[in-house]
Amino acid sequence: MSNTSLSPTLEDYLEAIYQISLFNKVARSMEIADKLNVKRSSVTIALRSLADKGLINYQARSYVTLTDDGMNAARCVDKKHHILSDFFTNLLSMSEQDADKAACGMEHGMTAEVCKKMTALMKTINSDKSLSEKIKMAISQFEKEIGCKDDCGYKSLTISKVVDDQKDPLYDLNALKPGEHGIIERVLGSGELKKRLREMGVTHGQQILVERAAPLDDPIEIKVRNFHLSLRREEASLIMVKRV
Amino acid sequence: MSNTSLSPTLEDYLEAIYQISLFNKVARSMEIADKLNVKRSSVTIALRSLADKGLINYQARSYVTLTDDGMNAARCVDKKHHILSDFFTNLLSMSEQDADKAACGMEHGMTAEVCKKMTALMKTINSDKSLSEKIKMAISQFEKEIGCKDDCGYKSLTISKVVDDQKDPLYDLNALKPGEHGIIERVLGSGELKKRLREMGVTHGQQILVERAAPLDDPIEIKVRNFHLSLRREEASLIMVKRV
DNA sequence: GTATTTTGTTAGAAGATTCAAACTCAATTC
DNA sequence: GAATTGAGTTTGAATCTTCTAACAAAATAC
Repeated sequence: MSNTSLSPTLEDYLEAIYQISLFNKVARSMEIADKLNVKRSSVTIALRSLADKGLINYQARSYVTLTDDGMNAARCVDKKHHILSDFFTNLLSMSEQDADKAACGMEHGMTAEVCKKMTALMKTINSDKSLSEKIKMAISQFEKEIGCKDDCGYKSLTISKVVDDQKDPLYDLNALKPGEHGIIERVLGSGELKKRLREMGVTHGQQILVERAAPLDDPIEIKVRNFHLSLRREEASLIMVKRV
Repeated sequence: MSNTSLSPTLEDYLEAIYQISLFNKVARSMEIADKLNVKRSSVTIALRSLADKGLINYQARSYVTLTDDGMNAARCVDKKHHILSDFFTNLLSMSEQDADKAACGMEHGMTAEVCKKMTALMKTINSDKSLSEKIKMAISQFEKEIGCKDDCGYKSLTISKVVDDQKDPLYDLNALKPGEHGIIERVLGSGELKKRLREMGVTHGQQILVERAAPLDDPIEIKVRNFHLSLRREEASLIMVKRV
C-alpha cells in the first residue's frame, strides 16, 4: 500500500499487465515475461512488489488482475504511452513500430503537465487537417536539410540554457589579452609543476595581470601580487581565470 | 572503451560533466555531486565507470575532462535535452523550470530518429511565428476544456493501438447471447470449483454454445461436447471464451 | 490415472546505484 | 613547517533488477 512512485521497471510491468488484461481479462506470468522480454522468475519478483504496493491482486501460482489503484496507475502510464505514440506517428510521421519503441523509452519521465499539454496539442493537430499537413510538409523539408550530420542530428547549436549556475565562465590565461586582469579560480596540472606555480604566488583568488603576450611570445609576462613572472604558454593554459 | 550504450544514470553524470566543463573547463567531484544531488562517493564510482568506457579523462583525486568520445556522447544527450526543453517551453508554453525537469526525465529514452524529427519540428515552429501562435492558442483552448479530469488528463480514450498480438479479445461466458458459440480459452477460479468445471468438460479449446441465457435466468444453459449443462452466472463468469 | 509438458517459484548470484562512515591526501591557515 | 580543513576515496551495506538452475505445482496428454 506504499504510495512511493513506481520505478520505470515496475511501470513497465504494470503497463504489460494492463494491456494483457484488456484482451485476456487476466494476465499470467508467462505472458508478462514474453511481453517484456524477461524471464519468468523476474516476473514473480516484480509481481510480489506490485502486490505489496496494492496495485495488483496476486496469489502465488495464480493469475493476476489489477486493483482499482493499479488500474488508475496503469491507465496513467498507458495514456502517456499513447499520447507520445500519437505524436510520433501523426505529427512526426514515424512508423508505428518506431513510435512505439520511442514511447516506451520516454513515457516514464513524463510529468502530468507534459501529458496534459501534449494531449491538447494532439487534439489541436488532429482536429485541423490542413494545419497538420502544413506542419508535416515543413518538417519533412527541414529534415532533408538537416540530413544525417551525425547520429542524432547534432549541429553545434548555440548553448542557450545550460546556465543554471550564474557564474561567469572560466578561461585559461592564454585567453586574456595584454592589459587584461583576471582572478585566479583554479590551477590545474599536478605534482611538481603545480607546486611551482603555487610557490610563485599563483593561488586561488589572486588577481593577475597579463603584461605582455603577443601572438608569437612564448614566455608571456604576467604580474601577480606585485611580482612579475614569465610563464610558458603551456603553463599559462593550466591557470583558469575569471575576467575582471 | 566498451561501446555498450550508457545507462540513464551514467548519461546524467556525463551531461553534468559536460555542463560544468562549459563554464569551468574541468569538472570536480564535488560539483558533479551537487548538480546531481548525490554523495561524493557515488560520483567516484560513476567516474570510474565512465573512465572505463573511455568517455572521460580521470585520475584519482584530480579533475575530470571529457575525451572526444565523451564529448560526442555528452553533446548527443545535451542536444536531446535542449530539443525537449525547447518543445516544452516554446510550443507547450511551460515554464523553463518545469520544462527542464521534464526534459531530464524523458531525454534518456529518446531515439535518434525522434531527436532529428523534433529538431525539424521546432525549426518549423520557430521559423513561423503566426503558425506557432496559432497552435499555442489552440492548445490553451483545449487545455481549458480538458480541465483537471485527473492527474494526467486521462479521459477514457479509445484504445487504438494496444494490439500487438493479433488475438481476438476474450469475454466471459456471460457476454455471449443465446445461440452464440465460443471457444474456451481459459478457466479461471481455483481449487474445487475449477476442478468441477473441468470435470464437466469445460476445458481449453472446447467449443461452447449458449442455449438459454435470458437476462433473468440465473442458471444459464450451455452445451459443451454434446452435453447440456446448467451454470450459475457466477460460474459462467469464470469461463473465458473467444467469440466464433 | 499415470506420465509429460508447461508454468510458476525458490535459491543463489551478479551488476548497478546508492548511502554512511572511516580514512587519505592535498590545500590552506597560522 | 605543523595543524586544520576539506575534497576525494575506500569500505561495507542496502536496494533493485535481472539471470540461471533446480524445484514444485498445475495442466495436458496418453
